[in-house]
Amino acid sequence: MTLYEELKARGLVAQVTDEEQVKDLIDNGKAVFYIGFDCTADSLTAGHFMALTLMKRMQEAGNKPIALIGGGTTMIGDPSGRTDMRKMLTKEDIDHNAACFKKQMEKFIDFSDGKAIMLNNADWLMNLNYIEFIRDIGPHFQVNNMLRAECYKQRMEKGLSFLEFNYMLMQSYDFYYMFQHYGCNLQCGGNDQWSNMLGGTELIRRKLGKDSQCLTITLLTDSHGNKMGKTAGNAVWLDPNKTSPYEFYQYWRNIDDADVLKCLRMLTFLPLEQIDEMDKWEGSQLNRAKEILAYELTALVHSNEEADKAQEASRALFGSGASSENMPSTELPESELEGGMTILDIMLRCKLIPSKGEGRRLIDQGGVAVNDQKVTSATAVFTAEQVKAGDFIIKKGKKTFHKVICK
RNA sequence: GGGAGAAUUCCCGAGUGGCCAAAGGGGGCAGACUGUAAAUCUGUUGUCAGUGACUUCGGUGGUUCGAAUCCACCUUCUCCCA
Repeated sequence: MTLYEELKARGLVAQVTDEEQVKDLIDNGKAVFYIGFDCTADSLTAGHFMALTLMKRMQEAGNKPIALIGGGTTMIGDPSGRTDMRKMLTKEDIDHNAACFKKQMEKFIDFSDGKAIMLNNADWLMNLNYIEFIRDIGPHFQVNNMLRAECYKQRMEKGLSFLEFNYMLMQSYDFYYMFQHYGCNLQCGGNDQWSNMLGGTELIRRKLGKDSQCLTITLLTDSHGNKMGKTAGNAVWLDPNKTSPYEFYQYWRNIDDADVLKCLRMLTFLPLEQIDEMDKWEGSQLNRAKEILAYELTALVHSNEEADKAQEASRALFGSGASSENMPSTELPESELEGGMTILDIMLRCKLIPSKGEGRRLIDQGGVAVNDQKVTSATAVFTAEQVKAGDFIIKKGKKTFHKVICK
């Protein structure tokens, strides 16, 4: 099976410019491809994960990845998929974020011996001269065509600033620049980037009379059509300090039945035959598939050890015997616990609840248990001795476990 | 540049002087049911304390016994005309 066939079979390919040429490039290791990353936060998210795996797959087949950090484009902000304008970031923020990205990417992609390179478009965008740029690049873009592009259409209702409108030109210029200076012949990205990406190939054709290709990957959405990789509006981060390996594991472990197979195909490196085998599983058997998915992804993003730990913790908590070794925990100094502390205060300290009111509600509704004993009163007090006597595990709802340690 | 209108709790959106911590929906959380799934049903959803107090309806002042509601100014946004 060739790489392109595999990508197709995994459902990763959404659109390509010229299928034959893209196939030829990537199957024969001739592609020098780039994926751009807007550095709006200080960590990559589960949403970027698919792009990272794509880079890895391509690199393993002998192609050369360019990870492009959008130091310059982030100064503008991509309006695609947005209904409002992005917050402007300062240059310092952007530099910091870019550095964080790089660290995380190195886990997936081999940057040694020039097998992959990382660039920052701030290097060429920041010094552009406005008049020169507009004269040089501007004539090749038709405003009426741009307005027809899906990503701008949505914004026509809410209003689109000229700043954001420029985004397509910047991104196109990136491709054009890297095509000339780094031999970059293929641009990859999420399907929402399609029109921006086409802008690049168009520019290269018009300016240089040469062909270049684009390949977009299917956006990972759940069965309701929502973007995946978010919980209650919060991103699932790849940085273990922002989303712990255990939480990361749980995110995938709790995925909808309908999405498991799709995720296995698109995100893991398991052989397709093995995944097809799982496709036959039904009902509660799918839980096994979810475990595999969660394990594989945690191992990829963090490490096998972390994945083992997360799996153990998860099994222990939801299974029978409770090993509390790897669950999230909070240490409370003995001095605080000395005279006894109410369950509300303890939970507050563990950040299990944002306010006491919410804690009361939770307890009223029977959503809190300590060592499997339901807490019935919000005024229940626990002492240092109780906390010290063996494990002290608070269970909030059905899925959140937290250990309190007295030191 | 001229004119019209809007800003409400996490989001959308009612509310035009006291009965408003503010309808309804969405989302969230919890409970039941289950398979750590989905769907469904129930409860809940400002803070602190529990017969109550406090903060909240873009901002600042004002009118009033009393304001999310009325007035003035400011800020931001949208729409129409150029």
